[in-house]
Amino acid sequence: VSLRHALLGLLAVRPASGYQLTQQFAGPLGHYAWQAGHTRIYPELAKLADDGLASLIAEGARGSRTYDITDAGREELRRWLLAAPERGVVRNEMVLRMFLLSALPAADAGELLRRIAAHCAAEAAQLRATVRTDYASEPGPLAFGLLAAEFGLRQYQATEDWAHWALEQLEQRGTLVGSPA
Amino acid sequence: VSLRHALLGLLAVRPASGYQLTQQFAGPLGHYAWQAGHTRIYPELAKLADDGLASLIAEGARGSRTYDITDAGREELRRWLLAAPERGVVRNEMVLRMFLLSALPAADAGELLRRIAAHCAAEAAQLRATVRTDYASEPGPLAFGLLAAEFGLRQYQATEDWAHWALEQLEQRGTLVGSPA
DNA sequence: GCGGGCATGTAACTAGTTACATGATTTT
DNA sequence: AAAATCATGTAACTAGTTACATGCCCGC
Repeated sequence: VSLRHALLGLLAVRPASGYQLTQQFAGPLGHYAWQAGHTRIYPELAKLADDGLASLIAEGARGSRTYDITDAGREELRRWLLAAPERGVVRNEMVLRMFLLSALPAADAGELLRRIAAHCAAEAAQLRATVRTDYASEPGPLAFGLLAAEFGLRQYQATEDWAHWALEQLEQRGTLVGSPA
Repeated sequence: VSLRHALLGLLAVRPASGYQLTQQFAGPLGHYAWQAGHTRIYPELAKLADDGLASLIAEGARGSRTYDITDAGREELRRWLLAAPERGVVRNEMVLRMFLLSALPAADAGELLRRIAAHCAAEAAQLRATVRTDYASEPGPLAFGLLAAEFGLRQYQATEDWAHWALEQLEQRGTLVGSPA
């Protein structure tokens, strides 16, 4: 139940309403780590409050309901974060596409690899710009967004490098797939 | 509907039974790209056959049922793979943990980063060994597993580097999170 | 006063997990 | 003959998506 812990983590940084949390998932968090829409977030917040891990601390304009994490919630979050790093859920459509490359004829595979490389390069360039701007504007403690941006940057760079490597292999061998391992 | 396409991709490489496909998901495929258990795979195979994208080509010992991809299935797979690289589903529990680092006190965050770095280093080392062995034993066309292993290797390396970078930041600043972006 | 973004929700559906169930072959 | 592994499935549940629905507040 990862959404639960994602919400606890966000509330641990600062209290927020369901709407604000939904916006966070639209950023790098949902981009690299975990996606969620508001229709899951609202019921889960209610459940969190019900279980005593979060509590409703204010109701504001337009019916907004602001929640904060409780001590029990902080404990649960810490327990989850520091638990043994067993493999959790992994689901990534882009990566799946890469794995299925070998099912395509060589020409198509090459085309797809070139697109992947270009896409990653573009994303990395954008993140680099973001990092430069944010870093310059905030010389103090490292913001959540920077930690995430730096991670995304390195991830995209590695993927782009891999795509180029795979293209080289493809050119040298004329085919990508042999007998599976 | 990514599981559908994952199955089509695997069948495109070679015909297989539900059991064999399940085993593939237990390997690097399920590790980095997309997880699936047999209880989802069997019904999805039936649906694929129902929709004319795969077909039952043999029934063997112990009631095993071998499927192959059809021409319509190959077309659908190609269409999906070469479609615009919009952002698909992303869900990764390990990455989520990293993003929530900032919700922990500095000492705990450091501990977690050190664990992440160690974990990634160990995984990368194991993959390096696999790549060396497989590569040596198969000098011909590049196997599916090698493509995947190389990807995992680079991904782990990038994550380990990031964790070390984050640790440095933590040591220099004494805290990880400031005001979120 | 009205258009757009804020803010929360419900209902119906699809996807995925966990637990349970069963039987066939191969290995020891 | 027993144990391990092969091989497929069903049922009940949990998680997540899509479509729908509603009302409030702020700026123009």
